Amino acid sequence: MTLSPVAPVASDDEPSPRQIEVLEATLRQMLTEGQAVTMNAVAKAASCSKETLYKWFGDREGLLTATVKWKASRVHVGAVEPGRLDRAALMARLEEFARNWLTVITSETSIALNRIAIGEAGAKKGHLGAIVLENGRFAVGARLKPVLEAGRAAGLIAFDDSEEAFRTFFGLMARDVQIRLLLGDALQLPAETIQSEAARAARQFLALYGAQSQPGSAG
Amino acid sequence: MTLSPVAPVASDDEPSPRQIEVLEATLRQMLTEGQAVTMNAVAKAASCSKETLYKWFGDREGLLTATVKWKASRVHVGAVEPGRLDRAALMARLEEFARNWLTVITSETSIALNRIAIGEAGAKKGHLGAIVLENGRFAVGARLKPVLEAGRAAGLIAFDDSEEAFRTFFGLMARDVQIRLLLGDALQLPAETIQSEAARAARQFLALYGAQSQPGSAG
DNA sequence: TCCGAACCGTACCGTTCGGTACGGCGTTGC
DNA sequence: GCAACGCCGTACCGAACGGTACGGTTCGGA
Repeated sequence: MTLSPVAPVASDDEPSPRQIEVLEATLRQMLTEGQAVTMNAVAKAASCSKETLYKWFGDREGLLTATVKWKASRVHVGAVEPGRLDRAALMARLEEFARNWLTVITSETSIALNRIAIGEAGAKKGHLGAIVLENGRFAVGARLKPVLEAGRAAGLIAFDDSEEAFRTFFGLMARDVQIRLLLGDALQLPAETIQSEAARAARQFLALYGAQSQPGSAG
Repeated sequence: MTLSPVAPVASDDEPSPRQIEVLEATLRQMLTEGQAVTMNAVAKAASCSKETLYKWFGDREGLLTATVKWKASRVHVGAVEPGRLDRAALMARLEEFARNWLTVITSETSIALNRIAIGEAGAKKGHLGAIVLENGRFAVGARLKPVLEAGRAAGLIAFDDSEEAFRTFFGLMARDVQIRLLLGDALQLPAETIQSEAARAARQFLALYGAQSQPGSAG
């Protein structure tokens, strides 16, 4: 029988538990198979019929989009509310942010999602890239900016544009890590390394933007 | 007739002029079609037969590899020999490096090549990622290190590990630009912006590693 | 002038994969 | 009990694509 055409879940609804199982299976396929995620493989892995996949997600693009959306929306770099800040507290906040972000971008899941989104951006088909950016780069920016501005309000750091300041912090955090991982470099970042990298990024950022040293226009 | 099996050009030989035409056509396909580079499309665009493609490059993988190799090997961030350095000269060198690198990573060609290499890394098939890394990230690192070390020898900057210092400079140069472009963000970097970004990166690097300010262990 | 090598254009083959159709089964509501 | 529904499993279709075969053309060398 032909299943009735229902609005696919890809748009905005919360996926049902069963649908989440399917999304999880899709994500597992992404991790193991890369972009070679076939509908047959997902159906078999999720123990559901292809017809159900098409009913729920419209087409392959919809399934991928729903998976990325669902997973990316759960990529949270723990929010830290500014609170009362001294230099040590600000440093600790920055360090925690950097640690979380490095943990995210070095995870298998993040790498796979970014690869698929980049591949799709290359085929100029969809908007996966925008979704990943929105939930990654821009989400973390939006979360860190209040911290930066609180630090400025407390007279600890100085800058004109919090967006610009964040972008520099972004560069100090990630450096060449993300691009190397995406390109398949066997870069290992154990927890201790992530910790020391996070500390370095925070230290360097404060060295650049600390109110005592160069003025904000240095950035 | 069956063409005799000849060692494909993909290995190490210099491609012939005609072969370069084919590689150029392949690159054009990469720019316009993304990963959807089909052998038929390349053959038609290059006005050659598929049989010739297979004879010269073995298979699709070989054609892509040859194209990436050929193009990536021409991505040169102009080498600058250190010479005698004062602080202004060092700053100028760093700025030039950053300007060149930003120009490279914002180019359509670089974006397309990186996307294809990342896609291939996701499919864990080949070694395009390694080639791109070798001719991009690592090549520029190898070229900049002598400059950094000359700056250290001249007492202008201080660091323990030139690799680490370069990675920080790398982060200050690219920040979030490359990942945003790869993910399809419509980021525009006109020449003036690249210039000011390069100057900022050089200034910040010197602020971090300048011998007058924090010691090298800050990085 | 003849021969052979290189190459072009095209037809062809086998496979893969997105997408659809259909039969069957379990559950729910009347 | 039974009809309607949602879903699973599988078979199927058509298109696209990687790779091969083959005839025809050009060109250089003997």
